[in-house]
Amino acid sequence: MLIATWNVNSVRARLPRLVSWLEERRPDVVLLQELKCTDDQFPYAEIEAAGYNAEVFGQKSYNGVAVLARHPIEDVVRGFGDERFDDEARVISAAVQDTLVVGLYAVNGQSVGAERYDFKLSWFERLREFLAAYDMTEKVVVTGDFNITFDDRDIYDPEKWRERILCSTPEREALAAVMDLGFHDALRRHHEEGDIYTWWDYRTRGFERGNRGLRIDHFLMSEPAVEACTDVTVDLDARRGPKPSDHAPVMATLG
DNA sequence: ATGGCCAATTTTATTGGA
Repeated sequence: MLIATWNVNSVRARLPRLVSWLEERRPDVVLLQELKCTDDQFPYAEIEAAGYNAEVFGQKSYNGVAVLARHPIEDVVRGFGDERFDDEARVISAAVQDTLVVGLYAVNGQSVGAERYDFKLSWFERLREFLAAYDMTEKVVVTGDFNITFDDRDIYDPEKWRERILCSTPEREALAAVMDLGFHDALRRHHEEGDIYTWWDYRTRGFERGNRGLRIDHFLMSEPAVEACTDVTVDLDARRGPKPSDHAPVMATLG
């Protein structure tokens, strides 16, 4: 089973690229983030024509997440089920065959110390509570845009980013608290080296100018899932060419 | 040194992204 995550930065702006990518890569399950559209604006017809079912948790202008799958998508849950957080469409969870998937678009946080930064840390605490209810003897795959680097290997210029947003110690501790539920960083099981990134700033032309990026899109897996996982790769081809998202897809193969 | 671009909406500016 091939599972992919992709922050598309507007599903409508990215639709031609998304459809051709689905037809080329043929992933079984895809978690999308930053749809930037409401449910009724979602391009269901084009996605279904490409061979995918779709479950959507949309929002006007901002955020928005979806699950696509070639197989039936069951037990869909939108959000945490919590009024404090669910007015922002950031989480969708479901079951596809024997795998439980959670797709998320974490709060960005703007800058260390900002009001949104504190909200980000609270959001991660709530995520931890939400994931604590999962049966970790199942194949559980939590993926999406976490907006946090695990460590300095995930940063092209660690000194420049030291204690800045996406890289600060409290953010990393919030992510570590989620990992403590028994999740593994699946990409690192297969690739220990640096220079593996999933986001590159449009403004600096960081992708084109020598792979100046961050790794902020992750695959967290329960023990049974990570044992079944044979590789995790970043699809750099999807970041090349005209009108790319600022994020590349990340793809995990489960045997 | 700074900032650059991109997308949506409030559209010929503003907001947010990371």
